Amino acid sequence: KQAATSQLVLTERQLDCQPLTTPPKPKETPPADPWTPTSNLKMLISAASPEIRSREQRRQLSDSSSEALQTKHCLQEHLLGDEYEKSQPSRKEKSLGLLCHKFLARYPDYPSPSQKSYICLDEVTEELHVERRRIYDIVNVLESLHMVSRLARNRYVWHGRHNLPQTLQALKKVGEENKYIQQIQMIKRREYEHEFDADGERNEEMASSFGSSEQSEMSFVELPGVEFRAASVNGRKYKSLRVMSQKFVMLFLVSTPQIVSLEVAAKILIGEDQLEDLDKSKFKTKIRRLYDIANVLSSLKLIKKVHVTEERGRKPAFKWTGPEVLPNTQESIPSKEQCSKALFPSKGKQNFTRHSSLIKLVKSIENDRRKIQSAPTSPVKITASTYQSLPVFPNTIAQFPAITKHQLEGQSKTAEEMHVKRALSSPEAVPKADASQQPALSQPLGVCPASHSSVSPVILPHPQSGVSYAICLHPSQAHTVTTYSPGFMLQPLPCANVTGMKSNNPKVLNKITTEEGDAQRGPDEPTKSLAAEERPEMKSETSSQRCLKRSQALPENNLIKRRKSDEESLDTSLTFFPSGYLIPLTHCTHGNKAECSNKEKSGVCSLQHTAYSSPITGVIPMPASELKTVNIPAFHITPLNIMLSPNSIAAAPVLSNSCLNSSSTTSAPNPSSSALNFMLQHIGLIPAGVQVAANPVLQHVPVSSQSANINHSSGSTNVQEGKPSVPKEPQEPQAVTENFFRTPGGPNTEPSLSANSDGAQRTSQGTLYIPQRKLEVSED
DNA sequence: ACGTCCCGCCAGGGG
DNA sequence: CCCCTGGCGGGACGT
Repeated sequence: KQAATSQLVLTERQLDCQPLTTPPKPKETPPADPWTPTSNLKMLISAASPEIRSREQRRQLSDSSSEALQTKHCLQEHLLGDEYEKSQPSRKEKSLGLLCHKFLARYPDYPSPSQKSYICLDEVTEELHVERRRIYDIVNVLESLHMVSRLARNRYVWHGRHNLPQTLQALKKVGEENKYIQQIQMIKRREYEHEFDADGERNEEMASSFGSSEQSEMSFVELPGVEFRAASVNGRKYKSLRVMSQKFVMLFLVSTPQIVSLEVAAKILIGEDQLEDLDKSKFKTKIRRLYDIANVLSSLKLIKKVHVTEERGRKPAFKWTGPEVLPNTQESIPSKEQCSKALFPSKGKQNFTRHSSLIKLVKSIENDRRKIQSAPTSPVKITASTYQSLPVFPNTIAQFPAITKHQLEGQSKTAEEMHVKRALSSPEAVPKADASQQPALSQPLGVCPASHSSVSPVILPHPQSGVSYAICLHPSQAHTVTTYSPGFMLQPLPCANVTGMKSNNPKVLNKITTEEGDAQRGPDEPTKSLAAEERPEMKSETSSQRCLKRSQALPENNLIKRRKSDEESLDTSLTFFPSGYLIPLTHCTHGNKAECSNKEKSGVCSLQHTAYSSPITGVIPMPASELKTVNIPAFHITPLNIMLSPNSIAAAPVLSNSCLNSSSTTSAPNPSSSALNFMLQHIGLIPAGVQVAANPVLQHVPVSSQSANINHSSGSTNVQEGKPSVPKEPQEPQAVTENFFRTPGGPNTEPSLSANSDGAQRTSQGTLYIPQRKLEVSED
């Protein structure tokens, strides 16, 4: 064991030494030494563990601990004499997880909004004694959770866990929309089959696998005030880890026993990116990344490692130990007082809204609308499944206007912009009555015409949580290269024109829709839930409504000027959205001191609401550089519960004028709204049957889902917590059947008829029989 | 032998 | 052009 002594320092970074090999660890730790660096480290760490440390102390503690560590090392060295300093004890001490702990220890879980803490990579790497590369790993996943956001090179802002609830909620939502549950089922089924023999029919599986996988991705879920900064930087490819991280988390949030095996996760993630088959190496790499992610998630205590034992053997897996994500309800939303920083702060310079192209857009849209009015636009129910079944996404659908980069760039903003804004957000524009009478979720919904760009953002309200977000599509996986046209949302095409649409049997679609659970019911169904849900919604939304009104009453100018104070770093406003992002809008950010701390009435809130009502909200500026072709990952944009209120529509710049006058009535959607509906549905942005109407009430009753107890399962999946002794979570049965077939909506949804309880399960494709298997999950 | 995953090369791209 | 970012995967370490 001690052998290595000879090599050392020199060996360390010798180029001639096989560069491709991991440097052997200089082990010099005296085996017999009672005191081991490891143990010491562990103690320190445990001391600094999140559970124990309190916010304030945290910082100091960590510092002290790290220092102590240093000291120890020095000490050790001295004691050991001229031993090599790199006594770096075993690999474990260098683990990402540990490093992450140290990293996290430096910042409070819930930093006070007033004082932002910034993260300087250089400092961190230095203080933590790590290679920069490692920090990126950590930061990237933290970013995916919106716990940090990048400001600039070497610079990040620490948000702590404030955003976690919203993030998780959004992720869960997206996860549901992505039908991860089905995908998981599919994968498992595939495995099962695979068991029988060599990969016989595997291929067909893939193909038939309701397109579940592939094609969806590269979308990142974002929260409004949080990260735009990075957007410019991360315009594209360099998103992998972050996106992976989010998806990984989604898997947990969506699956019923919240346990996800690495294998499955890897497959899903791979599948999504490319339906390439199980490329061995690719799979391996994916797994590796997953470990990285898992390590930091573990450090965050969001998951913990467990083992799933199946027939096949033990498979590494992770169990969600983070907060339960409530399907909806207002709780998750930060207190009303905490108004988010304005989405579109002062720095309006590159404000997309200002762009003259917008105006053009509006005009053209109106024209189009006119043209379309006569066209048959009755909403056709289209669900994600529909799309998934479609081999190719119809080009026709998405045609956005091309706003050339050139256009985006230089232009005079100002008067024009102001006009637009006013027009869009002024009280007149939005019927007051509506605003006040439909307090519930009126999230702004804006469809951003994205030109040829790679990003086709769409801002969507999150029905349940009130968290709305936008989706930016990423071009990378576009099969069909499509182009957006300004009329995208507003100009529905006749059904006939839509490729493949007719081929689908409406009934089937409906059926599927129902099964989807969650948001996909027909319009008629939600009724009952409404009552239950309405109240809470109202409550939660009230303040915002107020603010909204207020803001509407206020001159826009103020909004824009106000917090110029926050450094530019706050200039989240117009930063470009990265491609492939999902951006929740409702979310309230903290961090802006002045903002609306506790005084709702101060009117400060109005600022925030600007975001809601501001025309800009719906528009996402695109970096010229990203202007490319747009692809619409149909699968990815699965149905979302989208409720639009007239206000919302009004808020969307693009939709503005044309929609304003018409959309006030809930009952009968006018041409424009129907058109909008059509488009949304068609694209899969909203579930079939859901109408983008003024009535925000179409919500589903939030049901607190206690995942655990679902023993009803049939199988013999066995989940074993490693620590057998103490069943920490009483509600969690030791043995839980892996519920492969849960309906997405979970408790939230009426169980589909055949979905639970027996072996016969339906997938969106039809009925599938999925054999049950025994699983055993054990903690490490 | 296998699960875990550190290490660091190196491409890309921002400044 | 430099250097920050971060994809990527060999192969070391742990068990």
